[in-house]
Amino acid sequence: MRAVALNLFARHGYAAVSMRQIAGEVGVQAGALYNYTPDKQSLLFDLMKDHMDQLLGAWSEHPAAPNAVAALEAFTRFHIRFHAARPEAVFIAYMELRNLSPENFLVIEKLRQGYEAEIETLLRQGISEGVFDTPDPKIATRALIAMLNGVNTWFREEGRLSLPDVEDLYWSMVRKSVAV
Amino acid sequence: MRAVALNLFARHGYAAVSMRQIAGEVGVQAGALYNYTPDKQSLLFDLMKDHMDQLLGAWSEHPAAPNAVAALEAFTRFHIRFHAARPEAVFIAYMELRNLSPENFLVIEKLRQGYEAEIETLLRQGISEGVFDTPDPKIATRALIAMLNGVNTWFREEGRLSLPDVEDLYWSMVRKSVAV
DNA sequence: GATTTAACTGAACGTGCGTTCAAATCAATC
DNA sequence: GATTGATTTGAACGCACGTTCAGTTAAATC
Repeated sequence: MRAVALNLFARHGYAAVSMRQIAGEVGVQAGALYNYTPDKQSLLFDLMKDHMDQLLGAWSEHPAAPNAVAALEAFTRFHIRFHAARPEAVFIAYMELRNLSPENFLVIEKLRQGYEAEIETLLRQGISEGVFDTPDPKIATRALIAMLNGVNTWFREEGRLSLPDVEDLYWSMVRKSVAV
Repeated sequence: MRAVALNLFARHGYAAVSMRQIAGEVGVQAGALYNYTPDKQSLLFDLMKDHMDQLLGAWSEHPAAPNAVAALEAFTRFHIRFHAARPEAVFIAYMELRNLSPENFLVIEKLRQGYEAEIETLLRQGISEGVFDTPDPKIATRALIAMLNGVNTWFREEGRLSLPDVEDLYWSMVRKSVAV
C-alpha cells in the first residue's frame, strides 16, 4: 500500500489521489486500507517521515572525511545518489509539505533543518580550515542543496549522462562555488 | 478573481482549492466566476501563462551586456529580483505543472525551455570568450536556475538579508561555480 | 423613467470524496 | 472439521466538488 500511495502521490499529488484509487491499484476495496493506516493524512506523513529518517540515517552512517573538501565532495555525491535513487519519495517530500497537518509539518521541517545544519557545519569547518570562502554559510548551504535537488527534475536513468557523470559535473560546480 | 485564485492556489494548491473558496474570497457566488473563466483549469493555465510571458518579456527587455560575465551577473540579479517580487506566481509555476492538462503543460513547458535556452546561450558565449569553464552548459544552466530558484523557498522581505545582499551572495557563488 | 445589457444569485445536476461498519470471507489453530 | 481471529467486502454516511442555468438584480444607455 505504501508503495502504491508513494507512486500515486508523486504522479498526481496528494490532494488529487483518492483512497479508492490507491485501493484500486493495490487490488482491494477502499475500506481495507484502514487496517493499515488510520487515515489519509497519516499515510502521507509516514511516507515523508520514513524518507527523512532514511536520508538522515544514511548520511550519518557515512564515514568521516579527512578534511572539509573531501567531506563536501562526499556530501555532494551522496546527496545526488541518494535522491536519484528514490525520485518519488523526494518529489513528495518537497511538494506535499503544505498538505501536512501543522503538527506533522513541524516534525518534517525539523528533520529537514537537521540535514541542512549538518551541511552548514561542514561549510563552516572548511572556512576555518581556510579552504572555503563564502560570506554566509547558511545561505550557501541552502543554495547548494537547492542546486543539487535540481538534479531530480531532469535526471533519468536512461538519459545522456550517467550518475557518476552527473556527480562529477555538480561536484565541480559545488567545489568552485565555495572555493577561496 | 485572478489575484485571489493566485493567492489561494499558492497557499493550498490547485487541487485543494475549490471554486466556492475563490468565489467566497472575491465576495461572490461560485457561479459568477464562470463569467470570467470557462473553467478551473483555464484559470490555472492563464495564471501560469501570464507569469511565463512576463518572465520572458521582462528578460528580453533587458539591455545587452558588454560581455558574458556582465551578462551572467545581470541575469543572476534579474532572476532573483523578478522571482522575489512575485513569490506566489513562482510557486504555482513550479508546483502546479502536473495539474495542467497535457496540452496546457506543453505550452508552459515550451516557454520554460525558452528561458533556459537563453541562459545556456549566455554560458556558451562565456565559454567561447574564455571566461567561463563548465563541461556541460545545459546541465550548468539547470544547476544555476535551480540554485537561484531556491531563494524563493526562504527569502522574506522582512528577513535578515536585503534583496541586494541576496543578489551579491548568489552572484558570488554563480560567478565562481562557472569560473575558469 | 423605460429599455437594454451585463453581472450575479441560488438552487440544482451528477459525481466523487474520506471514512465507518456489519457482514462475509479467509487462514491458522486445535 | 470446528473454532477462532484477522482481513476484506460492499454498502452507506454526510459532505463537497465543478459546472449549469433560469431567474433576479444592478448599471448603462437612450
